[in-house]
Amino acid sequence: MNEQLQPLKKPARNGKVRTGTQDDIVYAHIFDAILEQRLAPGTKLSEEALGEIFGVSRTIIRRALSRLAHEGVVLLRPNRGAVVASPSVEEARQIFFARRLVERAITELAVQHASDEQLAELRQMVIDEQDCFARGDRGAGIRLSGEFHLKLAETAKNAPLVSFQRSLVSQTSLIIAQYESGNRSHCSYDEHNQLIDAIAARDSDKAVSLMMHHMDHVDSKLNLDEDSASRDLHAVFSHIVGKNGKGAKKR
Amino acid sequence: MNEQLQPLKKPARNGKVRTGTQDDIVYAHIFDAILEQRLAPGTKLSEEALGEIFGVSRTIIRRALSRLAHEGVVLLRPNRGAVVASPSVEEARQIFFARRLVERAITELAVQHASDEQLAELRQMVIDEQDCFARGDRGAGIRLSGEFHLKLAETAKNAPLVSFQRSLVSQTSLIIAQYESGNRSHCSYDEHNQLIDAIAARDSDKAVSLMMHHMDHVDSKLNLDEDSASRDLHAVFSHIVGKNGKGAKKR
DNA sequence: GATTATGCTTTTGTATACAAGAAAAGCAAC
DNA sequence: GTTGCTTTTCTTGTATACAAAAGCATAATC
Repeated sequence: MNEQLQPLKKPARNGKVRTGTQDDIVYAHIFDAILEQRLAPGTKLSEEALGEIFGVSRTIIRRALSRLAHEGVVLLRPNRGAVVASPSVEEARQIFFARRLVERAITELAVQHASDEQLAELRQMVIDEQDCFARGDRGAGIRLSGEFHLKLAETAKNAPLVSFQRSLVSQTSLIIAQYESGNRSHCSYDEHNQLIDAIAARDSDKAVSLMMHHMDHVDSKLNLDEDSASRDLHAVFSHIVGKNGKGAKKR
Repeated sequence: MNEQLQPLKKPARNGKVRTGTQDDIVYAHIFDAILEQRLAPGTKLSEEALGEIFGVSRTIIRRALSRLAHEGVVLLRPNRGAVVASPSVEEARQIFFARRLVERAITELAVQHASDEQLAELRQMVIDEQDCFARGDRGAGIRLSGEFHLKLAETAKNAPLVSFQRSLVSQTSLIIAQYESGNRSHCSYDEHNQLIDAIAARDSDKAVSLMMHHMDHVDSKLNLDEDSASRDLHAVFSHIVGKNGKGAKKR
């Protein structure tokens, strides 16, 4: 694990500098590393090691891990430490179900409440996102795509929904990073643009319809059906290590 | 602040003993105290004081407060400590909106997935709840009523929804404790029973309809319209302390 | 007399030391 | 050679000490 950060803080993000206190920084770095798959699912996150890397005490690391655990991208096992979460297919399904629910509500509220400035910001985010994929920075692209949905949630003016959406988006990003069939780049930014148009036109039905199709699209890009089963088994057996599995179906 | 607990642990709850580690205990006690209004909204929650009361270090208290903050029953102000949350009318509206959304989905899923054992457990919970109100233990009743909805959520077999529901229920309980017009006791347990019946009969439409009416009922018992404005002002002015407010109402 | 400046106290933020629990390694017995 | 147990080591859990920030009161000046 190289990429040692300078002893103290380094709050940069791709475009803009990210302000924040120490544990925000640590949180963000670990979060990004997970989404960009520099930290593979199942990787142990030792408090001491992370503390050394970031030049902070375990106290800070612990808080960051706790936050990450709450958002579901890290699994916190009592007395056993933290590992990068590896959502199972079933968990992924549950998350997608919840997301459809929330995205529908958010879209309807966005049509009612989104201001012109907010829509402009959203358009800018789509441009940034497009940029990332053009540059081939898949991890950042996935993250920005998630941030788009989070920003959209903010226009809905419902704090609990935003908070829930944050956790859903984080977990979705992790799932995408984990399960997406790597055949081609995202084209989601186009769908994002159409969505903004419908919201700007205050066309609720169309916006909701686009959003649902967008969800279908994201969903369909994942191998949650059969191929993933092997992944699942792998995840399961990666802990039990040396058990005998007659006829193990390695895809 | 009397009601000192014995130096170490005291994990009891009304009926059954509550198992758990130290910070679960602290969490639960503070949570209960808030719901039962032994801690009024806006009350400062000093880490050291709580640590002394519960006989644990600030580390534990801090974790418990962090959890409570995440569920929205405590407000964590950087460098200023924690206070008991006092949701504004607007926040209450947002929470109720989100709850309707989630409860509808949960009810539909419960009709599909709830097992007979789970339904039996739910019936038992309604009995316990009824008991509390019969005994005049309003705080415990509100809490049990919330736990009913949480248990119902668990039958939906969707972990993210359960987690969101937990936070929504906590906040709803706080709102009820704060805003409910105290004219009469809850009769919600009856509605809870009818709901279980509809779910047991696998009648989705009826179950959802009952749930929505139940939400309307809970909603209508609150003074979220005019009376609450004064409460709101109180909350607002409690922070600005020493500003010139002609006719400053210093209790 | 009011207002601002300044130090004093209280409370939170962070680091670290110590204790306890879990994984791992080594050893012994079968 | 394998299996079960013991000891060792490493990691997490908890408490506490210290640093920094905010609140409060006093005092000085306009």
